[in-house]
Amino acid sequence: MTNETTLPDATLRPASPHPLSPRQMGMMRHLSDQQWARLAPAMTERVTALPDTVLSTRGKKLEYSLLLLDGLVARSVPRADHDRSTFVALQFPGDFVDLHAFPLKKLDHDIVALTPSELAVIRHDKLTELLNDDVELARVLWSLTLVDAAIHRHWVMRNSAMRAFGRVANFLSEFDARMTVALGEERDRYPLAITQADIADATGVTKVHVSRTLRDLREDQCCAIRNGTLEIICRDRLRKRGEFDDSYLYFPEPFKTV
Amino acid sequence: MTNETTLPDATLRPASPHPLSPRQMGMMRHLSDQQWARLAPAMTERVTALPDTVLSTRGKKLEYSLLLLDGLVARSVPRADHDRSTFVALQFPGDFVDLHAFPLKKLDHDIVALTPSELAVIRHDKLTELLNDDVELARVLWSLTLVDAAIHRHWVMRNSAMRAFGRVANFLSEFDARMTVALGEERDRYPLAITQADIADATGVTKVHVSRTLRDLREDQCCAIRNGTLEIICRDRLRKRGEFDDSYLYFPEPFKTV
DNA sequence: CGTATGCTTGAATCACGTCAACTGATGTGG
DNA sequence: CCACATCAGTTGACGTGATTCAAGCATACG
Repeated sequence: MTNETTLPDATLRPASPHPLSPRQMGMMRHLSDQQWARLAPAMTERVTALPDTVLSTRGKKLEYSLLLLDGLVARSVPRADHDRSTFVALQFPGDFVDLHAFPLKKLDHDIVALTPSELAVIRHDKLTELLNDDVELARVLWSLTLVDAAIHRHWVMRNSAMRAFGRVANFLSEFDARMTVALGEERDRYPLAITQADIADATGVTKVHVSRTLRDLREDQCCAIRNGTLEIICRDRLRKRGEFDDSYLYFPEPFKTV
Repeated sequence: MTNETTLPDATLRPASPHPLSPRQMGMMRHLSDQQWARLAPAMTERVTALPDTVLSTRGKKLEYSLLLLDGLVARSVPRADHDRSTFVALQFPGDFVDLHAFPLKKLDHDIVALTPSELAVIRHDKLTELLNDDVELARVLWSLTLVDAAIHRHWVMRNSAMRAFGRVANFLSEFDARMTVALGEERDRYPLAITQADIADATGVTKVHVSRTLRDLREDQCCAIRNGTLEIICRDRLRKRGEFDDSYLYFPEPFKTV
């Protein structure tokens, strides 16, 4: 199911020839220009991952964290005696994927690339230096991990209290909203490189039923997934069906709703 | 359902005559003695709450955070057009209940006391002072919020991927484990002041089905809830049924397993 | 080519929700 | 003190949403 290739040091490569520039990316907009100017130069390495690559493994000590530049990445909990693992979070471009490992040292889940992905590396010792000198930056990074926590809470609510149809509608609404922030603009069509099995792992619905639910959403003129493209047919209807309210995402300007 | 009484300032009372002493409480054991010595004196006020009291409300700006000293408190997401709200987290004595509100300013959920509870108040301006002077303490508090996040992820897994029987078994295993840390010792009987409806809200199973599931657990010699007491009949069996592994709780010494 | 993967669909089954009736404990007011 | 209401929990009967099993189809790939 996964490539079983836990990120060897060899896959970390220098960032040249393309340095980090576009801070106008997704949740990084929570940082001020100055803060970004301090953080970006510290990320001098890159990682490229193919689908199903395990970027970090549950329980293993981590000495760096990763900022997702491009692609989609899941936090995945493998379950004994079950063929599929459960996704407990999804990360979009502009998200720190395992910043949680900075204070905690170890993570309780795997990090897996779902699509071809590009990430920037920041070493924890470097980060310690930076944050010791800059209380404000530390506060912002803390906030970013707490937004993750807020999203976790939303997933708990969604996957415990809603039924399949609303769950998938809500999930796709979140996908739409977070992609909007990641791309910097609202679109009606997104390349959706994840499979129905991925949606199943994220929503706790079997993949067979995900297929049926997507058909229902299509017939209901909410959205349609065709040839690897998610088309938002009627955003309002989709959000209503999924009882979706984006305030838990704590969007940065100019997407702010809270 | 709830008292609808959002904590008025009037309910904050001075901590006298009993100052905070027992740092040997639950997750506060993550702090060093010195760190506790710095933090404790800053909490000069107390709150007492009856069951169903709303301690803080979703979306409202918060100027203080609360440390739970005694009782049980839930993070609750109200749902439009539904009679019950969903619990996305539970807090035990020794937990900071809304430390998330310190960096985020607003929360995305309500905080509700489930049992008669006692809490210590820490003002955010005071906390800012403290943390600006003490990078290490800031790091520890950050960690504590990330343990919350890890628990959220576990709840996502549990409530999306497990069925009613395992879900409730897992929930009660977590209850047992966290109570052990909160009390400082392992017990086979706990006063369980929460109702089956609360368990239902936390696990996403209807309360009728919770009742049946608890009967099954009793007949299976795992645990029994009688007259407000949770009796652990066979901890191993209970944990096995719930596929429970406590590593996600990041227990402090001397309970550490990670 | 053959094989693997993603998706779709149908039919059978089952876990769980819903509705409803009943119990026992607790509390309140006349 | 009794009548009555309320709330937590239990149990049975029934309905249904979702899983499971299975077959089939399209596309991609070595």
